[in-house]
Amino acid sequence: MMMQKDHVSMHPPIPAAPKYSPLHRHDHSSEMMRRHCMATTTSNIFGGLDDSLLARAEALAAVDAVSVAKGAPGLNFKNDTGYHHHMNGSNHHPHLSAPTSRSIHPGLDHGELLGDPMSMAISMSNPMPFTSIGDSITTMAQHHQSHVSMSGHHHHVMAAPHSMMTHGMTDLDTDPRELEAFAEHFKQRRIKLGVTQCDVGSALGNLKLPGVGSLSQSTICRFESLTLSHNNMIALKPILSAWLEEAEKAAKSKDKNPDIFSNGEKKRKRTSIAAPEKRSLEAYFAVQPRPSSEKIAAIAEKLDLKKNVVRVWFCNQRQKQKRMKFSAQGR
DNA sequence: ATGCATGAGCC
DNA sequence: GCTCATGCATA
Repeated sequence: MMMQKDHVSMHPPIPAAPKYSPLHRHDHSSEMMRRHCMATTTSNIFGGLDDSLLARAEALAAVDAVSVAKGAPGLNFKNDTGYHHHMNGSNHHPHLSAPTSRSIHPGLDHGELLGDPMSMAISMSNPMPFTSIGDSITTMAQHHQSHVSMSGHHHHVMAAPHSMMTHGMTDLDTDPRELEAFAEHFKQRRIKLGVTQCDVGSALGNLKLPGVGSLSQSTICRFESLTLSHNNMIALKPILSAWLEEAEKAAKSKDKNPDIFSNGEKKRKRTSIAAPEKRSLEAYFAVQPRPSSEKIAAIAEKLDLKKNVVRVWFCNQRQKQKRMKFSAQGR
């Protein structure tokens, strides 16, 4: 039954791609160097990739790899144990994606996203101990074309490069400590305002900020929990900060609560890698975070997973390592 | 809250 | 094919 996706099985459901300007994605060259290979035995192990060696790597999973690869912050990082099925083959529908969950904001203004008026009362005061944003966001978005999207497709908010320092943003804005403080503040205010992460994501599209579109609940959640890359955090901060200002403002004057959610679409299935396989992957990752295509293929076969699933797993694992909470930048 | 995935841009 | 931002689906 054909193992679908060979990298691109799903085509963009929406034709009109927002596309963002050719802005530099910040030089990650140094970051890449930052991560050294801890595998001296790598070549040996993966050179032959024979059973004994693989077994050895897998054995390591029980100890080393696990601690290396796991990540969730103060949260529980359940390894999907007990969720063993591999639905690798027949999932994924060429479906569509977005017009659904995001369609909750036809043309609403602020206020509409704010939950109950009661909780809003307590939201008045906002000392705003965090560095300015109102203008820095504009500057950033316009001068650096830091695009955050449009709905429907991929929206990337690029972290403003160095030049941002000359536009009102100080190095304080990029300070992990400051980001953490803001993230926490943001979350607290959001909750007090009775707004969900999903609401915030949708609301961003109504802010009419140049190049700023909606974001998903996932992203808002990750921002609040600092599980985004440092650069991503920096890029989103001014945007979310701007939203928060609007929300606080709106909370004082209006109060509405229309909730028009309607849906009916095809759902795609999510591949789930069983715990045993995951352990092996973690073991491999510990010795070689960037296996070659050949290695990936070998590992995939060994674990009876589709090659692409393994490749993506490694990609995601690498990204995971770079997230704020896990990279020394956190504090 | 987080795992697996897509897609743009880059090499 | 990778990185990076981001999202859908699901635990």
